[in-house]
Parts: sequence; C-alpha cells; structure tokens
Amino acid sequence: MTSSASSRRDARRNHERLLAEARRLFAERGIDAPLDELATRAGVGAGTVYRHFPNRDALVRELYDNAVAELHDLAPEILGAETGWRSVELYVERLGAWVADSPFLPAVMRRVAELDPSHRPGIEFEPLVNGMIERAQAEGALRADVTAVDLSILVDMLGSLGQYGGEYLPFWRRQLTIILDGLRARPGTTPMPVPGQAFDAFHDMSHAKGPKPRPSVE
Amino acid sequence: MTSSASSRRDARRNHERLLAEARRLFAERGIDAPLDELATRAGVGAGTVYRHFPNRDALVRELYDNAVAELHDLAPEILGAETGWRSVELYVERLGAWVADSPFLPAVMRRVAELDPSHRPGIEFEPLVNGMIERAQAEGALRADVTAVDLSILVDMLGSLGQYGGEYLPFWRRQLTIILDGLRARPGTTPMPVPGQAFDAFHDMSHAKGPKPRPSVE
DNA sequence: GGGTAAACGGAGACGGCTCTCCGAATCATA
DNA sequence: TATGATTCGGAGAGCCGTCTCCGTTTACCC
Repeated sequence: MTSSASSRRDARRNHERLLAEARRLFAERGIDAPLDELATRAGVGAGTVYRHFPNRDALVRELYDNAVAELHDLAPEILGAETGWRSVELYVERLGAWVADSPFLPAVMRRVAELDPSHRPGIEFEPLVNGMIERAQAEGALRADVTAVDLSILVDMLGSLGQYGGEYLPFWRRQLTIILDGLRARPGTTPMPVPGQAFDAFHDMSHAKGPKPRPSVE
Repeated sequence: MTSSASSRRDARRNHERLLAEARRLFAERGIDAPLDELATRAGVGAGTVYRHFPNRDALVRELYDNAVAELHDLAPEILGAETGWRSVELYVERLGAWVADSPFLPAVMRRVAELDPSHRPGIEFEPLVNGMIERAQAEGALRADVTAVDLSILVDMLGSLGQYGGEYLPFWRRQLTIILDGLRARPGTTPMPVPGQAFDAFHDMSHAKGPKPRPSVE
C-alpha cells in the first residue's frame, strides 16, 4: 500500500515471504504468535522481520490493507449483478468466502479497530449496499425487514466458519444456503422481533471503548 | 466439578471470585490474559490464583466444566417441547444465547479440544438431537436436508455474535429469526449444494492435529 | 481464647518474546 | 569485477508474564 517498495530484489522477496507466512502463521496460531517463529518459517533472521515491520501492529495493518484491497476487487461483480437479489446472494457468498478463507481476518479487523477506533472500514460502500438492498426488496425477493447491518453481521457469522480449518470449506455452502433461504421474502416469513440498527449506531456499539459490560441475554 | 470444595469459607469465596473475574477478564481480553491481572481484579495475591488453579489450563478446564453443566440444565426444556419443530427452535435459540452470553466460550472450547483431542463434548446428546431432528422433519416443519452437524454449526455462528459485546445482545434475535426461517421446510427451499457430514467426520476434521492447510474456497 | 492446619500474599527466580545493533553478506551500477 | 549502498542474520539486552516459596494471616475446632 503506502509501503515504499525497495529497489533490491531480495528485500521485495523477503517482504512477500513474510506476508505470506504471516497469513499462514496467524491463521494457525492466532494473531499474537511469536514473530521469531515467523522469521524462522520465512527462512529469515529476526532482524529482517523488524526492518520490514517495525512491530506487530505494522504487520497487522499491512495484512488489513491487503485484505481491504481484495475486497475492493470484489465490488464490481457484486454490485453489477443482473438483479438486486442476485447482488445480495453474491454479497453474502463472496464476502463470507473471503472471510472464511482468511481465518486471521476477524482478529486482524478487531486489532485494527482497537488501534484506531475512529476508522470506519468500507464506509464508502454504505450507500451502494443500501441501494442494493432497496433494489432487492423492491423486486420482492429480499425480505423487507433486513438492513445493511444484518447482512454484514451474517457475513461475519459465515466467516467465523473459517475456524474449522480449510477442510470445512466445502461444507460451508450448506450454512450459506440456509441463510439465503432465510433472507428470501416468502409467504410465512417470521417478522423480526426487534427493530434493526443504523450503521453508525452499530459501529459505535461494537467498538465501544473500555471493558464491555455483559448483561444476560434474556 | 471434580474439585474438592475446601472446608474454609475464605477459600471457597476466593475460588468463586476467581471464576467470576476470569469470565469477565477472558471475555474482555481473551483467554490468554495475564493471570496476575486476574489476581488483581479478584483482590487476591498471585499465589492464591495458582493454588486454586495450578495453571491456566486448569482454570480453562473448570470454566468449561461449569459451562457444560449449564448446558445439561437446558436439555430437558429443549428436548421436552410439544413439537419437534419447537424443540429445534429452542435448541438454536437457547444454545445460541448460551454461547453469545459467554464470549469466552468459543476460545475455551477450542483450548480444551487442543488439550484433549479425543474428548467429545456432548456426545451423550447425539442420539437425542438426531431424534429431535427426525421428529421435526416428520412433522414437515424442518427442511429435510439438515443434519445435527448443521444445527450445531449454526449455534456456533450465532454464538460468535458475542464478540460484539453485551450491547448487541438485544439485536441478536434478528439473525436468529433469519436462520430459523431458513431452516423451515417451505415451498421454494433451495436444495443443499453439498451433502452433510456425520458427527464423527466433522469432529475428526475440525480437531485435526497439526497445522491446518488452507486451500482456497473456490 | 488457644492451638493447629489450611490458605493468603507478594517478592522474586525463571523462561520466553520483542526488538536492537552491528559485522557480514548481497545487490545495483558501471 | 570493483564499489558503495542496502539489506541480512542472529546474538543478546530488556521486558513481561508465569509460577514458586515461605513468612504471615485466617478460619475452624475445642
């Protein structure tokens, strides 16, 4: 992203290797895995890790930036679908797959949010997603009571399946099918028990600073 | 559980305090939060923590045992419902709420699975859950192609909403509604794209030892 | 109350992780 | 191939969390 690509080939190569191994390592052992281990896996000295990434947060940040770039690549296909409903399908499927395929992402996102709570990822898509939802609802295909927040939460939920490891990925589409069927406007659709939220309210809530009090569900 | 309740009141009190604070601390800062911090929060010396729980894993294990005990308390209501479909509703709702309300649970479960991969939590419920599903399907209320594994994964997904903090809990039922609608047998239900799994296969897969290779989704 | 066994608290040894530093190795350029 | 600049590697200093040890305190029982 903003990183200054070095003119030396070995430096570029190591940078790539470190990023690639970091994805693997973080997926396996979590986002706080020892960076010396990263050095070993990448076949590189510890010093090299810290020259490329001054600290763990810088590495996390770069993984995040790369992920966001991938996300932007998905936008045209999703938003350009024939029908609104097809867009919604693609939205849930592609974004869910994107998260599930990178199990380190949820942790990376959370860390970035901690480091910079004012940051609002993907805010530029908000009007587009809202338009997509309205279109699908106008077609009578998407249930009338879902919001953009609901969809992004469903994507997170689908993404959480990444925890089961790569072998689960083939089965992931079963849950996707159930969720998409639940999103369809059909006779007998159950009304939502509580009203939805605006994005702002949701963002402020989920990134509230300090210890989160946890009242009981019921 | 197997722990020998001390005859001294201060010991029992500290044990309770430590468990209660551990729930809070692990929910906020993750399952690897410093135990000295736990001691401070519980208003207790570091030595006391380690007398009650020889190491972090013992603490995790006890949180796990307590959670499983709660789970057993839920069983009669869920399995004793009027109809099979109502059982399925209660199953997804109550278990999802149980996980969402204890955000440290997913991490605790994963850790316990790492420590003792042969351990099969809730295996005694398997035939009961299968019976419940067959009943609901025989009623024509539950889609015919869902399995017990699907349901338990849906519960995990719902439970992952605990990450948003206690303030999200009121909204949690929106996703529950969507999922339950997706589980209903209705005209126009989308067929599953891939066959389901047996519990054994799923368990073996998700607790495969060693680094998990992560092939791409598509 | 007095005695005894059990539990408490916290200082500090220990181990592992982070990050720095600098001599050695590698690359771009001519 | 020679030169200079850049990057590499890994030993080790420093820090932070874990866990032990033991003198002090507390609870229980008579």
